Amino acid sequence: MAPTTSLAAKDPEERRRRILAAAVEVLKEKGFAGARIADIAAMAGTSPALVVYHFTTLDGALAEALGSVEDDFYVDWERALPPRASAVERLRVLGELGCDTGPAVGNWALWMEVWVRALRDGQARALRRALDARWRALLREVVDAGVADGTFTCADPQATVVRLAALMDGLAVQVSLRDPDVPEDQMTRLWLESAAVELGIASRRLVTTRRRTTRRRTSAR
Amino acid sequence: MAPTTSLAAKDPEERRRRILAAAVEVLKEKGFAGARIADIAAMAGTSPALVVYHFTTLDGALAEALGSVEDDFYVDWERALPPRASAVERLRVLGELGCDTGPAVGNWALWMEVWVRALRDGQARALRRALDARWRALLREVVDAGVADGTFTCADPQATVVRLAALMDGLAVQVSLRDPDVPEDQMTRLWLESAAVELGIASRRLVTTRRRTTRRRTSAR
DNA sequence: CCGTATCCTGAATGGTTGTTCAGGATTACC
DNA sequence: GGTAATCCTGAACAACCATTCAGGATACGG
Repeated sequence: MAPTTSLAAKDPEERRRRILAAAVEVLKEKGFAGARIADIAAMAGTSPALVVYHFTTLDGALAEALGSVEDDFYVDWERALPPRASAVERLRVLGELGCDTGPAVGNWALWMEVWVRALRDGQARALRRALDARWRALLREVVDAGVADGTFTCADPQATVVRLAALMDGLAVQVSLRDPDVPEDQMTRLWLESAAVELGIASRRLVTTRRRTTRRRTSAR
Repeated sequence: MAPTTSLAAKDPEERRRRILAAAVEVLKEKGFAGARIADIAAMAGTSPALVVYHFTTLDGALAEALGSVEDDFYVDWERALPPRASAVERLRVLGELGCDTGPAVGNWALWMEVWVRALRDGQARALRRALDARWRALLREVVDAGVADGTFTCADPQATVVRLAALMDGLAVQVSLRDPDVPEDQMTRLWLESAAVELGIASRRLVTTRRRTTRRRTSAR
């Protein structure tokens, strides 16, 4: 719970951004239920009143924090997906991108929080809808490309995409909850194997056995 | 000769059970974050103080409520699974049992609440672990039986079971959140199709097209 | 410089809610 | 039928926290 930086930012804009980042951090650490104005202020190194000054309300701050997370996701996807690679390669990247559970109480945990909040809150539901739709569209694109050039075989792409997306959600739950049957480093393999079966290719073509040296991404999914 | 049940509502035991049931109901309606002692008392038709009298604390009441839900799950599984049916038939039953999302804000929503709580709370984590382990054991049993008698083909039963269980979790999220891409009545089909692929049988043997008129079960998963 | 708008803060304020408490009602047991 | 244990309740109590407020500091245009 250390403040992100002790250096005082004179620029109001910068200050606001820091509070927003602090809100995201608090959300990941304590969840919606446990997030307090005081926590955000402490994390950002300012007073609770300033949080309210900039966001008028706690819910407002949390909502905007979620929005910023959404943007980060998009940027991440954009950056990670090589546009001209083969369908197999892009599928592998999608798997690795989505299966990254992030550091400590990570991004997937935040995602789960959003699900539960979405049960009752319309805005959270909308956010999830948007991000999920975009994720599935990405997956669909890759599947269609692979089917078009003959590397994939898939009778019902719509169903396949839905299943693969849902499987990733489900696996993420197990990993986030430290399920001994689903160790973090197996998640990618499990998902890619399913993808291989769904798309009628040898899983050997997707699952690399090489030990991972990849840098951890800042955001998953 | 006054029967012990003559004063049902007055019987302390019965009263306690009602409060417990009310706690479960409130949990489903409002979630962990929104559950108040006053809500439980109102739902049970008593005073808040009585809730505390019986359970000493709100968290205690909610914890015991979860325990009772766990018991109900087990009873439900026991009742639904025909012990002497074929592996295919039992697999179908498992699919239908797990994919039942229950009425309104249903049982899967409660399950999702438990996941999020389990991120920080040890008891919730233990509960999930226990229920999940038992569910997977059930699935594993059926898979092994099918493999033994030659109806299923499965290279890695462990991985298959993990994937099928995770897929069910993931699909349940979509359905609980009313995702337009995953209508409730398609969940069972999607899951059974995946099971068919995983186990190397024709999905036609699992997925029945007959419209279901079956009575809704009281608990899913 | 000076005045004004913006930015920021510590100290109230007020509402919500878990929990305690003192005692009334009911039951169990002799 | 009387007494002690159990069950139950309304009315405080106290903690916690979002939000308000009055005013201090700071930037900024003129």
